[in-house]
Amino acid sequence: MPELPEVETVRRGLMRLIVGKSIESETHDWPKGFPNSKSDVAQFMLGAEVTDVRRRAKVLLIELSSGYTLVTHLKMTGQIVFRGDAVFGAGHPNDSLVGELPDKSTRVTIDFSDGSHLHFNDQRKFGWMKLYPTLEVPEIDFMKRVGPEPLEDDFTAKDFAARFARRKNTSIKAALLDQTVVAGVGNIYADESLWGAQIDPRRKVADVTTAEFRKLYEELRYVMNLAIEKGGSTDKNYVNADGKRGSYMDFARVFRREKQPCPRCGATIRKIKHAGRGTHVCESCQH
DNA sequence: CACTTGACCTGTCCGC
DNA sequence: TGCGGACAGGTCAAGT
Repeated sequence: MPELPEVETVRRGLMRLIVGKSIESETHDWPKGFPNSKSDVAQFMLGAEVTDVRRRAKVLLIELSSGYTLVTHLKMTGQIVFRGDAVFGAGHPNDSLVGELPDKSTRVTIDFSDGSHLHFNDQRKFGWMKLYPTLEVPEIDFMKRVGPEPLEDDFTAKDFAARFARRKNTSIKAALLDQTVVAGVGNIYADESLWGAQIDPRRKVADVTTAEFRKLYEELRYVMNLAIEKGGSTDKNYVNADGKRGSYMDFARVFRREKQPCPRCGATIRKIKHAGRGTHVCESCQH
């Protein structure tokens, strides 16, 4: 589910909702997804305040005053939802995809001293949370291997193209999805940006021209910035920290639009299987 | 090292 | 309505 724009949307919500709150208790029964012991929780979480919420690639970093960080990955179906006094929090119930919490998908619940709660729901249990000393977060294998943030101001089209040098013999879509090439791209924004750049997802990286890399760079930044503005994409599960859906899917040009006309040329959009993923393409105007 | 495929889980949808 | 199979937004560990 959540790619860079969705995780960024959750991060912004949590900045508003939980920074400064003090953790009173925590419950989970999910050794695989949250491996820390009760004593770790007691030492490093309880009584600590949330000081900051950061993001790197698709990883959410909830920083605590104890010097520890709750490192979180939502994977495919993870949701982090804040609940204050009212059942539906700050949002309108109709915008919400989730009802009363905790429910059967709730894996972790954090209770704050003011009576509010943070729930980590994850239907498929691919996601995880783990406490790390904040200073050791950069030493996590994934953090050392992950590529640059594509939306940073100083990340140029030239930097972008250079990142693909290692992956000349794979397809442009497989390379885009590789987190060590560029951070945060997933299946939705890979398909959307390739459509924007009019590049067929199956093209070999070695055959992509400099001009096409520049276009792809611009399109990737465009779709991700637009998605952040729209609060992310809700396909099935994704919700923001208020439990509300994002609206980028209303603006998608190819993703989940198979059998519909291409907004650029009118040909029928096809859905194929490529790089192990469902892939949406207009074969008439993507080459 | 680069590349591909299967595994991890639960739920839903589609065809028979 | 029941059942089997395919599929779902991500990453790893294995295999070649």
